[in-house]
Amino acid sequence: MKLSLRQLEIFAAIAKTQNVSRAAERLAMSQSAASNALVELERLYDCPLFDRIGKSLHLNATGQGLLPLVEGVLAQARDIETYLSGGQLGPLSVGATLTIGNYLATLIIADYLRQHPEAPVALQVANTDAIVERLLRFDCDLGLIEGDVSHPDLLIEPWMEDELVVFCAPQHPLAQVAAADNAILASQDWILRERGSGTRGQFNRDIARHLPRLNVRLELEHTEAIKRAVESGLGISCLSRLALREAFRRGSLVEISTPQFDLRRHFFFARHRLRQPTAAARRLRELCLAFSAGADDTTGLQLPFIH
Amino acid sequence: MKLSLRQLEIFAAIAKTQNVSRAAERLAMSQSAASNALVELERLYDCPLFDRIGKSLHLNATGQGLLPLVEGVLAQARDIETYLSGGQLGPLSVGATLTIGNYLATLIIADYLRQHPEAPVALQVANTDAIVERLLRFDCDLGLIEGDVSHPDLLIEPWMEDELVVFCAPQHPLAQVAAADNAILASQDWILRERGSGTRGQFNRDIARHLPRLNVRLELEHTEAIKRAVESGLGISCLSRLALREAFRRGSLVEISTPQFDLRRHFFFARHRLRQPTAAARRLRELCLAFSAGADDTTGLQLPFIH
DNA sequence: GAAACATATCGATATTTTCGATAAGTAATA
DNA sequence: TATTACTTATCGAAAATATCGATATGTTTC
Repeated sequence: MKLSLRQLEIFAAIAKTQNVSRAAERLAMSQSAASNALVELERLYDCPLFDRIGKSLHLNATGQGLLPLVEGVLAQARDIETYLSGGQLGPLSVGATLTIGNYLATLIIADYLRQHPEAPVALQVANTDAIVERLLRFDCDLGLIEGDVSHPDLLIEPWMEDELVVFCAPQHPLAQVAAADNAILASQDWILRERGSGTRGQFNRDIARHLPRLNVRLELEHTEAIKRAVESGLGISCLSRLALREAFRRGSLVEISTPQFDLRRHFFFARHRLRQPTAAARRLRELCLAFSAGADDTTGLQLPFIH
Repeated sequence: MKLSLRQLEIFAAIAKTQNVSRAAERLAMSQSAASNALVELERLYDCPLFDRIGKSLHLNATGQGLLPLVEGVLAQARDIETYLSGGQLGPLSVGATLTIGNYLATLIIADYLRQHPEAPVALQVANTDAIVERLLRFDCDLGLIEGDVSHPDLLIEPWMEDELVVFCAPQHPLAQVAAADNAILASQDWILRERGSGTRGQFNRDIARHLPRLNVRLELEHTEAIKRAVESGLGISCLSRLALREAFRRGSLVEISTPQFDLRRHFFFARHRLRQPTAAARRLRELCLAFSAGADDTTGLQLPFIH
C-alpha cells in the first residue's frame, strides 16, 4: 500500500481549492509540504493529476476521476476515526423535500439529537431537484425524497409508504358523504399546492386527470396555509396524510373518501453511489425505518415495502 | 488525519489471521514492525482492539466493529491504486445463483473479459443462501441473485425481469393447445427442479398451490437434464425462459401458455452495505444492465424496473 | 522444568514528512 | 518596461516516523 491517507487528504484539498497555498493553510501545513505531497503522489504512480498552466493548477481528467474516489475514502476514514475516538457520531448533513422535511424529518432528527446530543446535524429542506443536486455535489450525506428520481450516480432505497388524502372542513357538505365520486369532486372549489411541488404533481397525475374539469380557487406554497384555508370553508384540498394527522385527530378537518383513486406514493432514501454512508447517516437511516415501522400503529401509515 | 492506510492494512491482516507473526509474514515485514503498528494504532485512539489472552490475540468488540469499516476503506484504496496505475481493473469476485450463473453470468463475464483482458475474475455459482453468506464474509464483491433476499447488511438493487415458462416436447399433446387450464396441468407428469432451488420455490408458490394435485415424476438438479427429459416425452416442466431460449428457437421444445399465472420474477444485484463497489464491480454492473437492456430485442425479456 | 512458540519492547538505522527560505513563473498595473 | 503581488517548485536541515534485528517476557505443551 504505497498510498497514504495524508496524501489523499492533501490532494483533495488542493483539487477542491485549485490552489496549493490555500489548501496548505486549511490543512495547517506549509505550502511547500503540500506541494511536495502532490508531486510525490503524481510521481508515485507516474500519473499527472493537474495541468500546470503557468502559475496555476487545473485538475485534469485523471484528477477529476480520482477526486470522487478520494472523497469516498476520506469520508470513510473520518468515519473510522470518529468510531475509534469513542463512538461519537460525526457531522451529518441531511436533505429532505418539503413534505418530509416539515412533517417527518424534524421528528426523526429530534429523536436523533436526543440520542446523540453531541452529534452536529444540518437539515436542508428544498425541492427534490435541489436535494439531488446537493447529493451529487457531496454537499449532503443523505437525501429523503418523494417521487421517482432516477440518476445513474444516485442510489435509491425505499423507505416508507405515504398517501395523499382529499379533505374538507367538518361543516362542509362533503363531510357527511360516505364517498365522493368524480362528478362531485369536479364541482368543488379546490385549494392546492403550487405547480412544481411533488404533491401537486401527483394530484394532477392521479386525480385531476380523471375529473371532467377542475376549479382551482387558490394555490398556496405552504401546507399549513392550505389547511387553514380549508378549515375556514374556502374549499377542499388534497395533501399528504402526514400533514393532516393532527387535524384529523382534533376533528378540525375531515377526510373525504375517494376509493376510486390509488393515492399512495413512496418516500425514498437517496445517496451518492460513490459515497459510503457514514456511521451518522446509517444511524439516521435506522431511526427513519424505526419511525415508519412504529408509525403503523399510531398514524395509519403503511409498512415500507421490501423487494 | 492521524490514521494511515498502512496501519489499517496491518490491523486488517492481524485481525483476519488472529496472529501477528503470520500477518507480518504475509505483509513482508518483521513481526516487531507489525506489533508496533498495532500498538501504535491502539495508542493513537487510546482504544484497545484486541484482548490479550496470554500469548494470543482475540479481536474484541471494538475491533470487530472496526474490521468491516477498515475492509471497506482498504478495498476503495486498492481501487484508487489500480485507477492510478493505468486504469486496469482490479480482481473481481462474482457470486451467482444457478440459473443466472449458467445462462447469464457466463455470457456477461465473457463480454467483460473481452473488454478487459487483463482483469482477473472469479465466478462462483451456488444457491442464494451460499452467495449471501459469501457477500457477508466479504468473499464476494457482487452477488447476482434471484428471489427475495432481505438482510440488514446487504444492499439489494433490481437488475432485470425474468419469468418461468411451462413447456413440453413438440410431439406432446399439449403442444397443440392454445392455453392450458389448471385441470389439464394437474393431470400431467411433471419433471421439476429439486426442492430448495429458487425455481422450484417459485413453481410451488405460483403454480403448484393452485393445482388440485401435482404428479411429480422426476426431480433433477440440472436444467439441461430436465430439458432432455422433457424432449424425450417423459413429461412437462417449468423453467426460466433464459434456459429455454435456444430450445424454443430450434423448436426442440414448445412453450405452453398459462395466462392464469403471473410467473415473472426479478434478478437483483446484491452487495455488502459497508463495501463500496470496486471499479471492476461497477463495470460488471454496467455490462449486466446493458445486457438486460439489449436482451429486450433478442430474448423477449423485459426491461429492468426502476423505482 | 524445558522446549516451542507467541507477543512486546528496545536501541539503532533508514525513510519520510515537514519546515523555512528561496527560486522562478505569471498577471496586473503604474 | 519595471514593479508589485501572487502563485508553484525546489532545496537543505530538522523533526517525526517506520522498520529492523535482537532480546525480553509470557503461555502452552509435553
